[in-house]
Amino acid sequence: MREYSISQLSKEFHVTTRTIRHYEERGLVAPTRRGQTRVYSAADRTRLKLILRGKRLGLSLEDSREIIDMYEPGKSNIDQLKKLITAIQVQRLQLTQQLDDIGSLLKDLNQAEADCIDALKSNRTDH
Amino acid sequence: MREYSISQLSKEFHVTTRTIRHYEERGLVAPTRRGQTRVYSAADRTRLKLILRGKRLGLSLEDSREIIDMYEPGKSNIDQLKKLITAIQVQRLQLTQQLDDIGSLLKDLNQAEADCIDALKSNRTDH
DNA sequence: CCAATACTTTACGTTAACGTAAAGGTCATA
DNA sequence: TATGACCTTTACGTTAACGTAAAGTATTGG
Repeated sequence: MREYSISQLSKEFHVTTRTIRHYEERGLVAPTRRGQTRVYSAADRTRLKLILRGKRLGLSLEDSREIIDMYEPGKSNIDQLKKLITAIQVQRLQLTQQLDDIGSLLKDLNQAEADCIDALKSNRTDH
Repeated sequence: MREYSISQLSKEFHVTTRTIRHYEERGLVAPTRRGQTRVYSAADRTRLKLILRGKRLGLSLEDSREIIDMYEPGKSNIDQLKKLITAIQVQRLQLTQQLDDIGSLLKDLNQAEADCIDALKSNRTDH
């Protein structure tokens, strides 16, 4: 079982140590300690990865925390599970919406790029 | 050419009028005026749509402003165009990254949901 | 005519997600 | 032994994206 220091992870994920500590303050990770020093497990590292992926998708830290907590076992209360399934479905709706959005944007970008290139070409022959 | 009031648009897009005015403060839309009152054109409405799509994708207003400005004609300076093409490519990279992220997350969600349903089932038969 | 409704501007408040600075502990190595 | 290279906590600062409240204007139906 590998271990990581805070600066190792900060380098790997291109975030500051402050950012990682901030995630801990908000309850998204809870590394163990060796004395005072934080020691991150592979699981902690995975959580970080998930948080950052969430960020790229525009999720708040709170959203990410909830999603990540889904994967934690032991909380298998029935109501909890049902709530969870609903949350998952909501999340999935949002994501498919995002997929649509990305599709549209990519199309727009392609068009814009083509227009740019055209403009450059005619500009070159004109002059 | 249709026209829209601020409250019409705010209802259509489910945002407050304050939000729309905020976009104007930040230079993302510039409706004409009838007296003091804002009058939005179809083009203004489209810009709003683009802004909100950008928001869903986690873009800042500044990012959205830049992207939207890409589609404005007349700014066809060569350096500008080249800068634009680069910007478009950067944006495209980010989007494909997001696509990957969404794929992963959807997979995770499917798994989590399946796990939940399993848990519910065994919980029902166990007991 | 007046009360409701929709519009305006001005301006201070709020929240999330960190940034940044200060002050200090611990360990290796030159 | 002292100088980096790490680590720590505490705490105030900053930016984006609005929220919210106050105070005023304009139109319109009862």
